[in-house]
Amino acid sequence: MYTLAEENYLKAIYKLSMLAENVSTNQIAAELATKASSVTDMLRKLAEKLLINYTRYQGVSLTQSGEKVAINIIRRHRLWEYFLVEKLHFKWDEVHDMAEEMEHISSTELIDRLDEFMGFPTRDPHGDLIPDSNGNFKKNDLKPISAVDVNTSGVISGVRDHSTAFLQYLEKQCLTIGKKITVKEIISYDNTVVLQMENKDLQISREVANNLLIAL
Amino acid sequence: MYTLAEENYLKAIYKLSMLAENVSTNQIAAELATKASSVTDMLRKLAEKLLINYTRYQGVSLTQSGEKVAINIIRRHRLWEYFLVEKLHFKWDEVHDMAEEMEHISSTELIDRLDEFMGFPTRDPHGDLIPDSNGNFKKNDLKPISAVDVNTSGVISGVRDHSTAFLQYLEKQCLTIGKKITVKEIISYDNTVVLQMENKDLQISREVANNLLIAL
DNA sequence: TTAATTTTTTAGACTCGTCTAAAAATACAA
DNA sequence: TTGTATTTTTAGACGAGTCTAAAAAATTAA
Ligand SMILES: [Mn+2]
Ligand SMILES: [Mn+2]
Ligand SMILES: [Mn+2]
Ligand SMILES: [Mn+2]
Repeated sequence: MYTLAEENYLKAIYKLSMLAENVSTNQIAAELATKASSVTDMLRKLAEKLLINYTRYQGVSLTQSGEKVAINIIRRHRLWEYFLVEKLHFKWDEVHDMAEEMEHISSTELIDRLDEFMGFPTRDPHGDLIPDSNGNFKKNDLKPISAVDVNTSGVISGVRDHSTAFLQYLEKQCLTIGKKITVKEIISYDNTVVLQMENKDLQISREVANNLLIAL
Repeated sequence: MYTLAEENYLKAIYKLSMLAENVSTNQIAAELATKASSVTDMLRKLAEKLLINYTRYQGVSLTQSGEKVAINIIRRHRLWEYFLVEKLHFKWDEVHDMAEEMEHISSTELIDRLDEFMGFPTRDPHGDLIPDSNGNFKKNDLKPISAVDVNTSGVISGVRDHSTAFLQYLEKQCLTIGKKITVKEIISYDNTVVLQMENKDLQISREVANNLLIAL
């Protein structure tokens, strides 16, 4: 239906749309590690196919049909990640790159059967919500630790950075999904956050606190 | 490692090598539904990369490293077909096209874990042998029904034609893998084969007999 | 063994997705 | 508000993979 490149652009635009209504050429170029000129070329094609709203120099947003395609790719990505962790016993920091390839397998029948085979999971190994086969999709209610007040408690439920380095760091600190934590203090000098965990206290940087999500 | 196109060419050459030592440009073009001129272009690239032995006008054969790549693709294809049938409950005539896409997922770690997850199956849903992770690969001992003598008995164990139409026909006639049959007669007029099955006799055409394999 | 036919290769062009370099539009600052 | 910096687009090129049309080589037939 859509080419590999088109799918990757739509997914990138969808992701960047979480942060701001309109997405800029440079943002997309950074996200896909390509050049702004390449992005402009692709934007014309996607606009032509009515997948994005695009006016020169004004940035882009997904149309309804573009969003539908993007959500579908995300569904596939997250279901494959779940499969890799739950069935093939990969670790949560190992699955992203494989899922980047697998998400482009086109059969919807396949992905629906996979969903059923795994018992219709609702979240992927990183805590991200998995859209259902109609593209329905609860909005995430999670907050970055950096956004909560001192003395707030919650359960670690997701991450914003999916890089191997970050996930391995979290694993090492036992900051994995399901762990209960309390924000004890925010050191004003550099915004280091002091967490109270079950059996220890732990300091994390502003950077880490920004990328680690909790359910209150 | 290799592009989609390169992998498909190597696989096609491997398949055609079963029939004859050297594979011709036109054979490859037919197999891949492309044009002879496109094939020639690709053959130069594959020869450049030492994946095939190629001299102009002489046809091609796989080098050892080309064969290794091809066998690996076949391993991936057959394991995914097994997964689709055994775990996701697709029918044997539904899985080929999906596997054509999935076979290009590159991670060997993934495919080895998938293999383990399924208990190291030795044959795919069509009776074809699945190479192990080292590319080791028993040669198929099966014979087309058209090649055995009258009064020979055997067990249906594989097919040569993987098309949906053929597989659905077999299903309908109960000519599925594991069924015991005896060749009762070959009608000389048009080489129709009369089979004795468990509870009935059945006539199949030369064409069908050619594409249906039995273990003696 | 020459001529006709078939197969294979070459020549040149096209699409897709990418790049660099330069021009145009926009945003920001003095 | 006028000039500078940044962002975005255009222009032109390239590699991968494909195509058509024509030339060259090999095969088959006369
Ligand atoms: Mn991921
Ligand atoms: Mn994920
Ligand atoms: Mn198949
Ligand atoms: Mn098969």
